[in-house]
Amino acid sequence: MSTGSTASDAEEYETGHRRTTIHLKNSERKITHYNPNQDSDEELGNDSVDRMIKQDRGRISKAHQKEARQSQRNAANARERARMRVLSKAFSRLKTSLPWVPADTKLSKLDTLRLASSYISHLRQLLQDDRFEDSFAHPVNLTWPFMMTGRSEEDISSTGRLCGATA
DNA sequence: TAGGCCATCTGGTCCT
DNA sequence: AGGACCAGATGGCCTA
Repeated sequence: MSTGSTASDAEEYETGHRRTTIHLKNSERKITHYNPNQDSDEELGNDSVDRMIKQDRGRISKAHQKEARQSQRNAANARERARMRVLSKAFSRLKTSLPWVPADTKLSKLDTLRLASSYISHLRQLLQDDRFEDSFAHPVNLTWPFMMTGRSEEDISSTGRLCGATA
């Protein structure tokens, strides 16, 4: 949430393209600094002129290719940013769907996944124990900050950090 | 100040 | 060919 998550898309796009802008400017500089009329025909033979024209075209088309590649890259970057935004929103939604997590709690994505996994395990356990009638009761073994009991060693080790550390 | 977390960029790979 | 997805790299922000 530090750089762009709260900014508008336009702002994100702009800030995210600082480097790209520099690259584009560099390529533009190459093009604008190039002057096809720099040398006169009189000083060069026709072959040389032809060669230079071919080189010019090559340089220009290369510049265009580079520009095209760059704009494709920019588009891909924008798509990637959008994709990651969707992912982040999904994490946020998942976090809000976790009960007993205060809304203003700062939860990393990893923590969110671990807690969601724990919560699913908890629900499964409820189903197995056929304790539907108690489903609205606050489960004593799942309380903030997530001191959970009756869990596997792996679960405990993976979420041990959460016990009071992340809040 | 080190470490954790995150957003972004980037190149590679796979799919349509 | 173009887009989606992925993983590594990088830099910024925050906290202990």
